[in-house]
Amino acid sequence: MNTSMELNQIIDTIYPLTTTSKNLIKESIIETKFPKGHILFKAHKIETSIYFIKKGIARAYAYSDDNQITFWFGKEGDPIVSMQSYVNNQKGYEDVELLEDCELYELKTEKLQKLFLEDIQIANWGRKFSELELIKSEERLIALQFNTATERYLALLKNYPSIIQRVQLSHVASYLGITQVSLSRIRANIK
Amino acid sequence: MNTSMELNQIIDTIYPLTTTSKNLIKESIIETKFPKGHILFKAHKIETSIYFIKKGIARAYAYSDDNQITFWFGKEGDPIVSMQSYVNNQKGYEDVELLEDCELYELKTEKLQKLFLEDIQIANWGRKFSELELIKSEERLIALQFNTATERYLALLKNYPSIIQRVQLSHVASYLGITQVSLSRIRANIK
DNA sequence: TTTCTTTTTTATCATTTGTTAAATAGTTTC
DNA sequence: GAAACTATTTAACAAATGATAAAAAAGAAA
Repeated sequence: MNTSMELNQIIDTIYPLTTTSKNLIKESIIETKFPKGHILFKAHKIETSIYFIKKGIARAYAYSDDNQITFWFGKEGDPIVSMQSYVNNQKGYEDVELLEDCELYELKTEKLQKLFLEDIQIANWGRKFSELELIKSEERLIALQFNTATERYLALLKNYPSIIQRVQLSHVASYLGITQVSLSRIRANIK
Repeated sequence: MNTSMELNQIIDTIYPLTTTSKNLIKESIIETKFPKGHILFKAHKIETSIYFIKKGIARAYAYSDDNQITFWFGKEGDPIVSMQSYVNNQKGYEDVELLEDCELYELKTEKLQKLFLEDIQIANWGRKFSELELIKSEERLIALQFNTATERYLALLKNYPSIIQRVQLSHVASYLGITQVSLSRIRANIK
């Protein structure tokens, strides 16, 4: 269960590359491990790496007044990126916390940016990477705007059952855009 | 007021290109005009072009039961893209309607895809294009999840006053994720 | 096990938003 | 300008969600 995700598969799933180009990316990647609870990204800081999750799960959250609101979950195979840092080299507004002991692939943004300018295949790999993230972001946006909280919960249950099994409901609630009390009520009404 | 946006500026704002690469893009672009009310994109259809707005505004909407929900507005300088078509060559779920008489720059997706594979600068331009769209999408997502309807209305008023001046409030309401009646109440409470 | 701590649920009441219908305001057409 | 049509606001009540507090359940530590 929750099998780990190999680097080759992660890279190829985004955009298939020739061996040469793939090796250029792989040479820039190192494996790291962090324990549950580790804060991988700090808000109001320019992050210099992006990661891919080999094993484990993580969440991104920001503060609204005093309470944390989770707006992203990542699991095996997913990228962890502070978009403001990655795209604009600016400070992000989110913390990223590891919710389990994690094994990660780390890639320095600066190295990747250099590869983008040198290798057209890698430039297209980077293009595809953002396009796929964009599709995911749009889907979440539509779900938030079109569906009720109950519908969003049921969709999460169906599409990402592992999240609900592995993550605190308080995080799930804020991810769904509701309070934990409201999520409890929804869960009670469904059974 | 609402001055038109020139092609050079639109292209350069995304990612500065050499004259040669820019000309390759420009050679693939044609100008078109459509009247107010024209449906530029049809839902459940693979779109073969992307557009940039030279002059005018547009909205993207989809149906939830019987009612249209607007989830995107575009104005001078903005791109009009059916992401599912552009990224995955699949059918989209949205209609795009022109809300004013519009002048558009049209770019065939197929031509652009070819350029991505031939010109590394254009590949990086395409990468940057998606990255910038991704940042916008994330910002909207955060706004929907973190802010109340009133806050979202005030933010729209501040950041995109032209939208509220030029667009029906029923479209603005669904864009904000609320009913038109609710938006009316919010407007009444603010004054 | 027992205790302590954290997470989740339940209960109560306040606030916000939805729904439906009617009234008002604004546009267009003749 | 009057009539017809469309867009926006207001009103009244229903439903959903928020806030706070307390109880119950689940997990972690001694």
